[in-house]
Amino acid sequence: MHSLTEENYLKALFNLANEKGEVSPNELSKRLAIKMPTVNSMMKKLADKKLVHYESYKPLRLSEKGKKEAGLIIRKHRLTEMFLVQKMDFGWEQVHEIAEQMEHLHSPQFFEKIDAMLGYPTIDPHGSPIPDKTGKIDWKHYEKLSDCKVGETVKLAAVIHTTDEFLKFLNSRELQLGLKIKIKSVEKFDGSMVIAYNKKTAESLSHTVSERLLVEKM
Amino acid sequence: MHSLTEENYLKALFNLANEKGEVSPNELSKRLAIKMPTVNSMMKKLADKKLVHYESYKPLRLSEKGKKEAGLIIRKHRLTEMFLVQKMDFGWEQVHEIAEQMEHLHSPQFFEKIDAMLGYPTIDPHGSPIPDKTGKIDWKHYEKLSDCKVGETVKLAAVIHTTDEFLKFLNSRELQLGLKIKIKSVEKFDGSMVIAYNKKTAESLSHTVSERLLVEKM
DNA sequence: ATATAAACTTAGAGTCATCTAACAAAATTA
DNA sequence: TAATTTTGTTAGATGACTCTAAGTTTATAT
Repeated sequence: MHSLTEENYLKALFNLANEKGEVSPNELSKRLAIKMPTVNSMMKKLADKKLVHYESYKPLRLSEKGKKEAGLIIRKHRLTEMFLVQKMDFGWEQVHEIAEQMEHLHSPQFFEKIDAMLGYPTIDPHGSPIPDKTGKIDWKHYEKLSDCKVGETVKLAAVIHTTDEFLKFLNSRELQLGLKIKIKSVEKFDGSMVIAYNKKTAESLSHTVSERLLVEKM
Repeated sequence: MHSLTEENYLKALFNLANEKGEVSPNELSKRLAIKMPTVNSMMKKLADKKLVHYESYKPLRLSEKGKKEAGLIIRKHRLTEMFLVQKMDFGWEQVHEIAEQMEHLHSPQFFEKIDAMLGYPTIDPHGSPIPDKTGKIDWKHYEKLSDCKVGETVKLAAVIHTTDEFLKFLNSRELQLGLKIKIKSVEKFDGSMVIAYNKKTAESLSHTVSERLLVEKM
């Protein structure tokens, strides 16, 4: 069994790899707010445990075993988030903190029960895929809204880099998953977009926002 | 904020004090399965934090602050147990392990939500009182079934020293909280009892069992 | 291509929670 | 009450995880 600390390293490695491809010790250090030498020695420890492939001055890579462990932790995190939103009536901006703690619970029965109560969901409240029981993720390749063209109609499928502020901003604009969005225009200068949805006919979104919204073409 | 380790010491002190009155380092050591010198130094640390009154060769006592902290942890434990039984359909023998982990979650909102969903319960699934938001317990003084006399009719109110085996045994005899029990006879020799409840007219209980069942007179 | 900056590693130290070994006090028993 | 056992304390070591300081390698910029 892995310590809470090790679990956090694995999860951070997994998430960084999915966001950026390769993971450097430096990025991992920043993500975890832990100094580089500490990260370094932990990488050697995880390498001893065959969870990480480590070579000096090379990017870090999770082993298959490491990916599975990390995937299972993220599975617990995302199942928990879904449970909190669907069964306990929390807002999608409230659940991350709690799930961050609950993902470390060791109780297969608990998470199986949650999974069943939710009807075996495949995405969490932010649209992120929930890894299966083997830790594998089904990577639907959504597009960024910022990559879509004027005139297209798309469905909001997921939200990435979800901070509390960002989610509250989305709430304030009534931007929810499943929403049908039409792209009215794109400003060349700064990449901002004007879109229509619900009863709104001309809402403006900055590029910073539109590249964090993942959509499905309709 | 206290470490997980400190929380476990506080909880153990609180429970032992309620079970036996005074708490010796030796008992605490056994309860936590941690060697005496370790317990000893932790007591000094908790004393520095004003959570425990510590004097060499004297029994250990929680300070008011320590009692409150401990009560709040036990509150989280018991609320969680109730939630697992009532809202997630776990058996009363399954919930201890999970609650043991969830009691360390730091999320007031989470436990307030649970509390509300349960309708602000005052007892957990085993009949133990749930401390209030200030950590205080309302000590109803139930009687042990083993202290009752032949002919009395009582209501099963709580179960103490609840191990997995014991709870499964109670399940197998259909002994549930709220049950009306009539005492038919008591065997002087070993203190065993014959009782009637539900459709059973002559079930025998050993003293070991009857002193772990708390009842209310009717 | 060399100098500088950034990233990475190594070495050594500190804290927390644990242990064992040895000693001291209190309780028990003869 | 004296001897023995049990309980409690002190001292010192260990492992996990963190840090800072200093040195090394790779990347960047002149």
